[in-house]
Amino acid sequence: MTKIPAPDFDLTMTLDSGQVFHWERSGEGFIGAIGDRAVQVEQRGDALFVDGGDDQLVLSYFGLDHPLGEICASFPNDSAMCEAKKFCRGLRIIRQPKWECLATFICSSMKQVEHIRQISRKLRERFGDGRQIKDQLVYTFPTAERIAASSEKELRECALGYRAKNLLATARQLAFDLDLEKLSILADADLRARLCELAGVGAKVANCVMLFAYERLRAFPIDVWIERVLREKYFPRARKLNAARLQAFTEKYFGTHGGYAQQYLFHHARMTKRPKRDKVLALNA
DNA sequence: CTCCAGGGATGAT
DNA sequence: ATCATCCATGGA
Repeated sequence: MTKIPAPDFDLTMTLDSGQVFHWERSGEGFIGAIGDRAVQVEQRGDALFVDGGDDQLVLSYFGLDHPLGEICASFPNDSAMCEAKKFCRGLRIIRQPKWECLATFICSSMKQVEHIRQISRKLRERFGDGRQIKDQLVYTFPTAERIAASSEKELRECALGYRAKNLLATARQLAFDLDLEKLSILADADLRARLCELAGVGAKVANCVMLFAYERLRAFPIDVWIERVLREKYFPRARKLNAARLQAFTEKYFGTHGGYAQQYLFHHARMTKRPKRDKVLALNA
């Protein structure tokens, strides 16, 4: 077990903020896969205690090198943003493996976070590789080649529905004639355009992949939650707000770390606007 | 039962 | 160029 300094970091909130969908609680910490490795990680105060992954990999994955103070200081100074910033202290953007992130968000279309977790688990258990970590079994995310070698029927059996065709088509693209790593050199607009050429990838999924896998901290994914926040907090009583106008506003208004701002607004909205089920049950008990 | 979910592709205006 | 509709699935 190694110890990694992790100031200004909240592991639980970061893993519960709808960026990654496969980590599971294990005792006081979590177990999951970082790329090809099974990892157990636990936070105690300002440090992470890690089994199974090398320090550099874990540090990079959890974005511990991001200058969080600087990033938060760059947020616009409005009330919605300040509330979210206070609520999300220690939330960081994770650096995910590119294909894993792309595939997961292709599967995220019209799905709630819990459903995405189920899909991720089924894909891993069926097509991934098992790894042992401290008496527990963790599955890696299947490679694009492995998914490309499967059938739409098999993918549908993982509860993908209409997303199966898209995932299969994109996996085949990557297995044969596209290297996601080589897109890293592209500027934001070109990278987004190339990602949007893939089946099942539109502006929203492309922005998620740019933010969570390509370190494009400016990318601002707009989903139903964020759209609600934008309409309520930034455009009360404005009609004629199409997706393009909203996107144009966010890019200018939230600036260089817009992706971080977006994640804070998203997580804050999701945790507060919807009453947590178990809290309601606790009140009724 | 009805409604909705980290949307995208397609065809109609 | 914008808008409406359909697409599967599962949980509340």
